[in-house]
Formats: sequence, C-alpha cells, structure tokens
Amino acid sequence: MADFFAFFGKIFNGEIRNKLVICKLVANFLICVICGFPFVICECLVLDSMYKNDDVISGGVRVRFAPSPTGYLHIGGARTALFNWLFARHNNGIFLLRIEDTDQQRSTKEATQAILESMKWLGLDWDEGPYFQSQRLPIYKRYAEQLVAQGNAYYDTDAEGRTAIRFKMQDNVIVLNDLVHGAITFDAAVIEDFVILKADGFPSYNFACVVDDADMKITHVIRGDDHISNTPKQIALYNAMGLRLPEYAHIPMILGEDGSRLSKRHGATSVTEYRDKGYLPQALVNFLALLGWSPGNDQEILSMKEMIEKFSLKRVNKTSAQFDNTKLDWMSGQYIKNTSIEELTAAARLFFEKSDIDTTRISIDWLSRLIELYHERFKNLQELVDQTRFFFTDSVEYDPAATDKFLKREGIPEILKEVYSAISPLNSFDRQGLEGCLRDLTAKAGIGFSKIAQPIRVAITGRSASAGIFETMELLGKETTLKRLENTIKNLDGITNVVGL
RNA sequence: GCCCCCAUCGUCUAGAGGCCCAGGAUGCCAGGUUCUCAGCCUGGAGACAGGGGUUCAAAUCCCCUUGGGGGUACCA
Repeated sequence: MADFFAFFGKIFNGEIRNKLVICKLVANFLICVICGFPFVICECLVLDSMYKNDDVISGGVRVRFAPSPTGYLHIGGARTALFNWLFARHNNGIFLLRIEDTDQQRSTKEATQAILESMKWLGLDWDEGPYFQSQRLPIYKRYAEQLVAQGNAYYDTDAEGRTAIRFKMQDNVIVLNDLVHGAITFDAAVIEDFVILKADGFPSYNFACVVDDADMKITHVIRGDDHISNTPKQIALYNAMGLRLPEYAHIPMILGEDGSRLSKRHGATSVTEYRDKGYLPQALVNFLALLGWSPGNDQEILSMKEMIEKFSLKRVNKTSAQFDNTKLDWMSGQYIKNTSIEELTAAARLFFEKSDIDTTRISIDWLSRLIELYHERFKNLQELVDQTRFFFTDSVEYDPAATDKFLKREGIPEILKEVYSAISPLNSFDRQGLEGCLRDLTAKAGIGFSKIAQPIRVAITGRSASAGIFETMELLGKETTLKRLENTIKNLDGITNVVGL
C-alpha cells in the first residue's frame, strides 16, 4: 500500500514537476483523497476507543499535598494542591495533607495555620492529616540506619564537624516514567551522594518525601516540575529500600507576568492576598485550574463539580504558564455576575466590616440594594469598596480632574441650583421620580440631558464615573443628595469669587 | 560549567500527520446600546521561535540552533 503511494509520488514529483506544478497539486489532492480519508476514519475509531477507558484509575488512589510551612500558601502551591485534590475526587480517592517541616529554621506554626486556612478558603478539603514530618523523626532514623546497614548510605562528617548520613548513588541510568512528560532518563553518575539525615536528626527533603510517600501508600505523586531533578534521587532511594514506586505526574510551574519565576516583586503571590482583595474563592480556583489544564473544549467557566468530572492528568500540559491578573479579573467578574445578590451581600458585608469604611449605619437591605446597583461593575470586593466609598462618608473626596472638567465651568452653579430646586419638593425620592423630574427640567431648558448628568454626578459622587445617576441619588437618599448639591454650589460660588469671573 | 524540562496570537489555551492559509477565551482596536463608567452586542488586528530532515502530506514525528524555566544545599 505504502509502496504504491510512494511510486505514485515519484512519478508526479520527478516527471511532471518541471512541466506543470498544477498536476502535482492535483495528484497530491487525489492521493490525499484516496489514501488519507480511510486513514483518518480508522484513526478516529482507534483513538475514540482509546479515549474511553483511560480516565478511571482502578484501585484506591491516594495523593497528597505536601507544603513546607515557610510562608503563606503560594499561588503555585495552591494549583498543585488543586490538581491533587481534583485527581483524588475524580477517582474517588484519598487526598491527604502533609506538612514538610523539616527545616527547623524556616518552618513556623503560623505558616502552617495560614496554609490550612487558605486550603479551606479555596474549598480543598483533605481526608487525612495533616501529618507533620517533624513528628515522624524516629521513622526516618530507622530507615536511614537500615540503609547504612545495607551499605547504601554512610556517615559523613563535614568541615564544620557535623555528622550526617549520606546516600550512596550507584544506579547507572535512572528512568522516570512521568505521566505528563513521558520517559525521562537521568545519568546517575552526575548525581552526587546526598544527605538523607541531617546532623540535627531531621531528614532531608528527598528522603522524608520517599519514606512518607511509601509509608502513606501514595499512589500518585503530583507536584511541580521543579521537582523533576529530584526524582532520580528519590527513585534511587525507592530502589535501595526495596519499595514500590508511585506514579509521577510533574505539572508545569506557574510563572509571573513577565515569564520569570513567581516572586514577591510580581505583586500578589499568595492565596491570602487574593482573598483580602475580595476575590471569590471559586473564581480563583477556576482560574488556577485552567493554568496547565483544560477540559478539552472551549468551556472556561467550570463549577467544582464539572472540574472534578472532567479532570484528567492526560489533559495536563507540559508548558509553564504565566499568571495573568487581567484574565483573573475577567473571570472573577463572571463569577460575581453569576452570584446571587444575597450571597454577594453576605460576602460584601464581611468585607466592608474589615475595610476602613464606617459600616455602622448600613443595613443589610441597603447593602443588597448597593450590590444590585453595582452587580456588573466590579471584579472583586476591594474594587466595590473603592467605587462606592462616597456612599459612606460625609466628606466626599473630589477628583480634581472631574471637578475641573464638569464643575468649574460657567453656568454650572446655576444649573445645579435649578436641579436642587427641582428635586427638593419630591416626596418619593426614587429613580423614576427623579428621572421624570430631571428630564422635564432639561426638556424645558432645551438642553441635552448629558449637560446636567455629569455635573450632578461629580457633585454627589466626587467622580466622573459611577452607576446610573438616578439610582445613585435614590440610594444616597434625599437628604445627602441635597446636602452635596448645596455644598458644591457654595464651593463653586466661592471659587467664582476668588477667580473673579 | 554540568544535568533536566519546555516552546501555537501579548496572555491562558484547542490541536494526538490530512478536518488548520490554525479554533476559543482574555486583553487591545472600531462600531452599537447609553446620563458617565462598567456591562452587553457586532466586527477587526493578532501565533505554530529559526533551520534542517522523515512523509504524497508536518503546528503535530526526528535532529540542530536559539530562547525561557528548573536542578546542581546538612532548603523544600
């Protein structure tokens, strides 16, 4: 079959090329039609059958998230935790938490606490643990001594007089069969003997990791691909200890917005920072899930349930991803739009109480009206606070650019006075009444409504952009609205006098 | 230095040799809706890093180069 087509190709390539390029194209087209489509159809069938059964792992899946408590839960760590969690939930497995606190200098209780809190906030519940490596010292010691007894490790004293146990590398070639990267081959000769038990009696990372993963019967190690280089050491340990290897899946790292390693200079890097900015946890989770994984179609907004259903390590890609705050904002906006007023009000209430805003006079009812008005206008609760500050304070902060452009103009005080006297007799200070009243005013004066909308907006909100003007006045209330108009008129008169217009 | 990983619009991604002069989303630009902004609707620009192979056919497979990332600790 293949020969036949090669023969065909040669004829057309060699003999007719010089004469008519079109002939070649036609020939290619024919070949394509004749031999291509059967292949396509066959492959489709084969692939289809391949796809069907590879998602469910048989046997009990056990995975872990193993942060070291040296700081807040990092965005990258959160995504690793999420993938482990999704994998466990998808396979009805166990997700356990292990705190790798073997660095006595840098580990803190506060960090552990912060990590647990962040996990809870994200909705990543664990089935076992948290286990603490610092509480398992005798186990590591036993295994380390066993390795020494076997001749796979030895005591080593450094220049400072500290004695540790070092593992003796001896395998020639170590192959890692990674679930996302495929086979990776390492030359053990270039890996130096490494410490497994430090002088202080604590295990080193690679050793503790192996001992615990084996002891906790971890079936799949899902972690950042910055650990790929550690894996041959760990495999060597498994081999020396006669333990069964887990499956490995090294997921791509999350980089900062400039493509370099995510660090403090990129701004927010911890889960708590996003919580404190007022992002909804589901939005962050959804965004994180799509960094290095996709469900395979064009769907971008997925509920936890959908993510669990669709998650597969097979669809995790190898390329590191840059964290894009702008897209997170969009996604967050989507979640906020799709969240009910009631839920948002509850979240906003807590958030406002923690902010610098005086919330003593706010009622839930009023707050829900505010949320309703701003529902599609904010990406996170901090933005809501910033946009609605003028509602809560007696001393409005005026944007100089806005006042210059819309207030400090000839005729503005007169217009505002007209507005003032038009709306002050209103009994029901609601959006419909205000709109009817002010539209009448501009119609009678023969001017466009926009002529008065912006000056009013700046006068009562201090800024040139806000929610609808009638709704804003309604929510602000008659008393406050009139007071702000009055103050603005007074101040403008003052300015007029000083400037001498 | 040595070892390892990675490479599709600015960004997140679809792509499993012919469905691709590459699809979606975001961001950007333009128009529409409108009292401003946001939102929403419509349209537009925008990518297979480069070079060699393999093949009738390559974004897809192989090699090299380049670029990015990681490791090389008694950190994890």
